[in-house]
Amino acid sequence: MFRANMRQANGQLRTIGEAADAVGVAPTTLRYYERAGILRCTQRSEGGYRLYDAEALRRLRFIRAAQAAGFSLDDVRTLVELERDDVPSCRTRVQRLIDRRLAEIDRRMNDLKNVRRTLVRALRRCRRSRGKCAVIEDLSADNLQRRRQ
Amino acid sequence: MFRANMRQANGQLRTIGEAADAVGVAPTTLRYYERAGILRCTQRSEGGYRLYDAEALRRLRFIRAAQAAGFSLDDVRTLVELERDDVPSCRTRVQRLIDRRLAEIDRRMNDLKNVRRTLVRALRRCRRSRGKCAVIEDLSADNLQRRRQ
DNA sequence: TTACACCTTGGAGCCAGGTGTAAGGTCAAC
DNA sequence: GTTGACCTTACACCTGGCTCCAAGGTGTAA
Repeated sequence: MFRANMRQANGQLRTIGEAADAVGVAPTTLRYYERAGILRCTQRSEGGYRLYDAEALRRLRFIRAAQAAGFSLDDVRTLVELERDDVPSCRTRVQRLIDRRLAEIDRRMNDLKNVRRTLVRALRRCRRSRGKCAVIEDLSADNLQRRRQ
Repeated sequence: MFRANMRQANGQLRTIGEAADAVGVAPTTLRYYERAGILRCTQRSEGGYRLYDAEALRRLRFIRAAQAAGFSLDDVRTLVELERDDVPSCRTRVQRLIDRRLAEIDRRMNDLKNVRRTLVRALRRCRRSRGKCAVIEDLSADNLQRRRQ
């Protein structure tokens, strides 16, 4: 077993590479999260290696899940802090964050729908057209929403 | 009339600022497009000012519309070239670009739908819960799609 | 005790699509 | 002929979320 001694000596601790592997991210990402103030390691080995316990791994998984839900790392930092500190106002603040994300998602989906309609129409015209390409005018029409990334 | 002489002397030409205003972008953006090989000005004034005619403006509007439809500037460059050169294979290539965009859009909308479901559920639990915040486990659950921006 | 995978740090680089800045030139109007 | 808005160039910088690099230290197995 690789690094068995260190683990035995420290209970269920993992080095940065092992922690990263367990969650499917790169070790560099963990260092980045630390620098960004989002996730610290549980402790350091004598030689200075970062060591992560199960709780840290759970938190890391949470971070990835929150990112997957579209939260920025800024939001994620807030969520992590709320969770860690068991803040009483948690619910209100979390709800506000979620509400904002939902509004953003709805806006994006709307935009995508509009864009999709435009593209489908363009494609249909493109297929029907003989000779010249008819896509350009269609795309140039003013019926597009402003892009919001 | 500002810059009337230059315009009269040159027909319906606009300086970079006027062109930018007409389409609602920053002048710097036009310079950027030029550097990126996407849109050249029609000609230069004696003093070296960029001048844009109506056709260039139309093209600029097209570029913005295509961006709004989610095409990258790389794709936009291709589209602009196809349009300008009246390429015979236009339809095939444009169709391929559009198909790709549509697939991407569908993927994104799917992701967003999943994320939305997760958030709505989290919010519901958050509202129901007394005391501790219940959002974290919900977000930590493994039922999230990988994020694709 | 050597091999070698893995870790450390600080700092730079990457992506797209621009934005900002400095130093200087041009245009039209008064 | 002077004002002042607008333009030119080259180059650096911004955002977010990493990713890479170099130079060197650590941990474990053979």
